[in-house]
Amino acid sequence: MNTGDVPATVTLESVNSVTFTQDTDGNIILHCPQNDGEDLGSDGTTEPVHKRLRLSDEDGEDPQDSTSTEYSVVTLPITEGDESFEVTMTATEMRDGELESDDLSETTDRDSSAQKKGKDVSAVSQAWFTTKEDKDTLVNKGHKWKQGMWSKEEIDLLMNNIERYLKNRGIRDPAEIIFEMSKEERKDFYRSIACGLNRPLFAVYRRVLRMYDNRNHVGKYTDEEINKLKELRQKHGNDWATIGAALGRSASSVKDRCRLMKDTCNTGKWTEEEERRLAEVVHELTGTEVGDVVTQGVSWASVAELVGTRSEKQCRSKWLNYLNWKQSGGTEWTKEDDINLVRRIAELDVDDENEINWDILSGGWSSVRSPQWLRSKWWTIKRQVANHKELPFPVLLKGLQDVVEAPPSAINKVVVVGSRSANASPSPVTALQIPVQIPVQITHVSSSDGASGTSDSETITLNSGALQTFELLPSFHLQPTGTPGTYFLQTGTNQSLPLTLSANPTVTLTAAASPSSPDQIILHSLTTDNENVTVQMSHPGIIIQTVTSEDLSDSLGQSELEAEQELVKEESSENQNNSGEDEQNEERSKDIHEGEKTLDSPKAEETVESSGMGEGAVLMVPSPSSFIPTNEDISTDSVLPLGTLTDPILQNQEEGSD
DNA sequence: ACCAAAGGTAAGGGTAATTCTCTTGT
DNA sequence: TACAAGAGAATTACCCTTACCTTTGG
Repeated sequence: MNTGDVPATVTLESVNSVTFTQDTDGNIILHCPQNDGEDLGSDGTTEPVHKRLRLSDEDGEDPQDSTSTEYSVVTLPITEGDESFEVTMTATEMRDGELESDDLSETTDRDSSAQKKGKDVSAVSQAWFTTKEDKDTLVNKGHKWKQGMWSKEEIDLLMNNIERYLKNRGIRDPAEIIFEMSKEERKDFYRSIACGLNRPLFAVYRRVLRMYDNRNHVGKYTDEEINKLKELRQKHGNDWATIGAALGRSASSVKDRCRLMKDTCNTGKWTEEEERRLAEVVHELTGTEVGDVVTQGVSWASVAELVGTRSEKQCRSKWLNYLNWKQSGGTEWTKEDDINLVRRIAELDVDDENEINWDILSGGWSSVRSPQWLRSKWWTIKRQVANHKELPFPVLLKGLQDVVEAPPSAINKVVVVGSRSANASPSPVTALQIPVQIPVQITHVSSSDGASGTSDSETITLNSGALQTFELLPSFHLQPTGTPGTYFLQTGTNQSLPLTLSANPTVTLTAAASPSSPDQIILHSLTTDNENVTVQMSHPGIIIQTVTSEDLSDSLGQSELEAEQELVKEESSENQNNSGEDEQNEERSKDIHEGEKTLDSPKAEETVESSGMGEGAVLMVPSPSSFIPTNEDISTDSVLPLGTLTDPILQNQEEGSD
């Protein structure tokens, strides 16, 4: 995050009434009345009245330990002469009597100071602990012990901790510490970065190793690799480190891959004989009888050994997802069960999905094949929501209740909170949207271009006045196409979309993919004399815009919208399509991993200058979060760094889901 | 030599996502 | 009969915990 070079901490004065909203990344957006921005725009533009705040909850998991909360607000100037700025808000929980301001960005030696103060340093995160007893002892003492999959918040915190550690020591690459330094040199590394995480050190250690091991996340094994792996296995046995090194894979990766290949393994459909043998073996090893529900305490390695023709994974999967249920007289799963599942989960009234006890939930439910299976069923339901990953659990759950309980005809249509468009075509994607506002600024620069996009056509109906739905797009750039006023919208995922800019008297950005593509994007903005600035992003059924304008529906003239729609159509026909799906996907997953690994991502708020944008409009998007690097085939010089917008929906669609 | 802590490995249970295959509808 | 779409089964890359081993430093 961009909290590094903060010159000073300032106090936020409230300006009349301010409103906070929170986006899906946990960033807080501050909205305040536009009454103090009169002389801000030197080039005749209006400063957006939204400031992005990052709420960094340092000890959020343990609120009972603190007695008060203090928020400090930090402003981050972006560039000289540019009035827009980013605001970083750090929430610091204070203990009794502690009034010392602890600004996250002003770290001198925060790691140690945090430790001295006893802040963030739970007993759990500061010891290696490897036994169950250790865990039980600490849990009994009231310590929090987190385990299971790491949440996004935890990963963010970990990354922040690492970044801070690096900054304090002037180290660029965490891999230096992890893989090159001696134990002595990195002495306090793991302790420091474990601060605030209620996980034992070894868990943090594992996680970090995996994250920065570039032999991890290599992807699917090729046939060649498999063959080589078999050879190496013969030669080196279970020396995974050696095998991995020879193969350019991590030790755990080759170990895991070997688990899947057994010389005697069958693939495909199970024969009746195999099923019979599996059941026999499971019951024998667990001391149970046919008809008993057995979902736990099975040694699958032993089972596989005895079954002979299947791997442990295959055995486990077959048993938990089918055979046990079949044998114990289970019934078929129905649509009503879908509804029931969502309902029952809602009744649990938990804040976090991890708190769901699937064993209990699946108890006495004849159509549930196993707790594990039920969980995967939940996943299937959940994934009907395109942006489920971005939604807070309660919101997702509420939305799912609506979706699941809706009449069949309503399903498979776009489900959008704050939706638009009476005539938007139904999409196969069910997308739940929570209203999120993002600060998007269009700075109107004098233009020599004539206005474009004037004609008539279909009508887009906007929801009147009320807050529209906001989504964040993947990081993107404007790339000049050679045609004056036309740019490519270049996303971080090798997606080029033609973009037309015109700036007089309004700014209109229009982008569209091929007519048939569901990825059609309309980027539309209208600005009139220092007044309202609106960026409107229309992905099927999705609108992105700032909420500067209170009278949105009034200011957006019908004709302008119509014109835009027409433009999109026209451009669509001459649209180019780039690389194939697979290639894109590969690139994408690479990006995702890069994003996870790269700490010092380019700052979003670089100055926008020259590079073909001298005329037209400048789109600026202050954003603190991860910046996905562009593709090599785009010259960086000609690319305008506009900032990072990540659109969960777009991402989901790009990922090819649903 | 001993001990404790830190660092590291192997095994194995598990998750999340993709790919394959079968079924159903047109 | 051919095809498409959807659902469910199978597969797999990766994740996490546990138990145990090794190294290091006092």
